[in-house]
Amino acid sequence: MTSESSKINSAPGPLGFGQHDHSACVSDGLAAAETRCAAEGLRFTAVRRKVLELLLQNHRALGAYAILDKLREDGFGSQPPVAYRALDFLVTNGLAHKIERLNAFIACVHPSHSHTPAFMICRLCDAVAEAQSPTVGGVLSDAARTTGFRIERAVVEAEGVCPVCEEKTYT
Amino acid sequence: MTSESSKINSAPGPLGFGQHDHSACVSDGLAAAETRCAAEGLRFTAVRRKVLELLLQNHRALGAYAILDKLREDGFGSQPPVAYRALDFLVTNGLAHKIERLNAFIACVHPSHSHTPAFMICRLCDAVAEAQSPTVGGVLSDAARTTGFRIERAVVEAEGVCPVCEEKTYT
DNA sequence: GTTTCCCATGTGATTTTATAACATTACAAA
DNA sequence: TTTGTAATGTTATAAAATCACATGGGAAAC
Repeated sequence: MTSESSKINSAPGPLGFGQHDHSACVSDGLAAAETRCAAEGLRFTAVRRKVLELLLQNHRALGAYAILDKLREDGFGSQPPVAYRALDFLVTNGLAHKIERLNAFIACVHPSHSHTPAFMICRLCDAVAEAQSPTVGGVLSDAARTTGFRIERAVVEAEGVCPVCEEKTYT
Repeated sequence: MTSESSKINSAPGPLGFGQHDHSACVSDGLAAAETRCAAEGLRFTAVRRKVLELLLQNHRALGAYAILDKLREDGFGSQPPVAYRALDFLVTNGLAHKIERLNAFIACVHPSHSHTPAFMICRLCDAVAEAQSPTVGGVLSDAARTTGFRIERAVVEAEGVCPVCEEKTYT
């Protein structure tokens, strides 16, 4: 609603480290998840929906306990398993990813197809961008084949400095 | 209490999932570290040496507390910071890696040159093999360049089933 | 050779992250 | 409606990591 053109500077957080029209992210993301779950017979329950919404709103990695706090405020259960179970559902079904480096979670940018996610994590502000890593899987497959290892999933986590923080450093 | 409990703790374990002459690993690894530290003016102290030795002996990811248990047995300090500090030193100086997926640490297979490590982690037995990932860095660099992100280091963690466990599954 | 400083180590306490175990509730299908 | 299964809620605890501060040891300055 109020799709007042480009509220581009409200700083909801980075997606690909660039400013973007954030207003549609949440609703689009939720709608996509809804569709996916319906199609696959998954139960997109209230808690799960709420957690995904929180992740989409933030566009950055959130810790389980940060999420739990918000859930509590909204009248959901207030104990860790509540958050962890919802997160587990989202991760298992490709709607979110866990950033191991941060022990935190982030909504998937393109949940529609399975992929090997690659993250760029800013060590200064903890912003996270998800990149496509089309060939990484291939490269790894080669290594795996020679050793007889069967890869089921893989993640790439790169640590460095995002453009925003880089800018700040020099000004 | 002090656990011999963890499954991560037993057996010499795999390197590249294959059998190999394990006897030289520890001494060679320690010698290499010794040389490196001397060359760079780093202090390769008793605790640090011991921790690297433990990692080399096991050839698999060890948790900080498993390491701490062994340190205690050997008369070193018995509080978590003792282990974490030594591990931090080893990781910072490229002598070991942290496997984020497992919250555990493993000796680096080729500490001589900087690299983007790629790990294959067996979800059944927690064995870990370190692969070379020469091109992964390149692939990521492309993605990074387009977004203006400056990568300082990156890791690849693949989860799956190692040949040994694969074998067991079918027999 | 002693002093000085810095780095490393030792220790207790605490914080943060995650799971175990079990009771209760909601839901869909028989 | 019954029944089985999946999801939720809650208590408790485990596992991983860090904080804060005291102590010690070695290299270099004096």
